[in-house]
Amino acid sequence: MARRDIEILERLKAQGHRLTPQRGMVLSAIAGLGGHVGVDQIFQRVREVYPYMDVATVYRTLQLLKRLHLVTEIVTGSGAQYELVRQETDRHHHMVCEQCGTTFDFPASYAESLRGELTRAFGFVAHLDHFTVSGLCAACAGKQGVSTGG
Amino acid sequence: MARRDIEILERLKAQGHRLTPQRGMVLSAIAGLGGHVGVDQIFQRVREVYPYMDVATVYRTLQLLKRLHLVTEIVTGSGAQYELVRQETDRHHHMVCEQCGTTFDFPASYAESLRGELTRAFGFVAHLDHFTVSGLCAACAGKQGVSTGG
DNA sequence: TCTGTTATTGCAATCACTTGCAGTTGCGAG
DNA sequence: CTCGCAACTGCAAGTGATTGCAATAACAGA
Repeated sequence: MARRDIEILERLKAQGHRLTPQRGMVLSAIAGLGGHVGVDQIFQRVREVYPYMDVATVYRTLQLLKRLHLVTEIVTGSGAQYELVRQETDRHHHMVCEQCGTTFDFPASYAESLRGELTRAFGFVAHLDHFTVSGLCAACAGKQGVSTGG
Repeated sequence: MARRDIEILERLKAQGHRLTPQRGMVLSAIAGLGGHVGVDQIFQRVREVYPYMDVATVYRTLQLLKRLHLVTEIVTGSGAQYELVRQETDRHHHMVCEQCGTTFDFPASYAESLRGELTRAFGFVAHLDHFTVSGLCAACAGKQGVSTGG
């Protein structure tokens, strides 16, 4: 967590957006909580230091950061989660377990061939930074006696 | 549309659920509208023939049908769309264009290798019937002069 | 056909998220 | 340092989806 939130703040400013305390607090909340966090976690965390914070501002900030590709939104089916973008070399996607709700990462490389094929066959340019696969994690699949069929 | 909605109703009953007129109307609305339909389209359509219909019932019915894998939910980013499940031989996934919002199908075979690799490497059993890739369709990508990078 | 059980419905309240607006404030120009 | 403008915030109202609950109705069994 080497002040990645500060770095992103600078980038915000560089792109012509205002550097408000609220935005800083949202970013440091995500950084402090350690990624894969929900809106309410962020909101509560910020409220601890700034009680006037409004949920609307959290939502608007996250929308902005998402649009600028400074945070990644992970759609889990039951409310979205957010994380700060990582290094280009650390590109990854997400697997969300339908049973326990846990989010796991997997390297982007796994999805590159799919991406290529969709472009080749259909001309569709997939944006795989908002890419989430749902299913059962190893632990939950084990409990249910599920194999690879489904 | 060879009475696929009726067939699904039978399956509902076979699984121990009640065969109510409301459920029948939701299914025939989807069938009649021709797949890839939103909640409100279904709701309005059913209201034409049964004015007492409540949105809550539409949502609950869709949730049930989704859970039983009798309808497929396509998460488009701006409200979900629904379609009746197709034949096993016709399995497919969805590409949603971020620009124009159109939903396209692609054969499930394209995603099979990804599925296999996730299971092999992480033990994660992906459920790829709820699988949607967002990006730009050929037409919109062309307009924007986008190539395959992104 | 009638009856009892319990899933399901319709309504209203609630939750989650978004939007309109007026006041505030970051920040660049002077 | 001060000024002015537009971006941004907080509030409150609005929209879309979900949930609790009492009344209703599907359907198995008699």
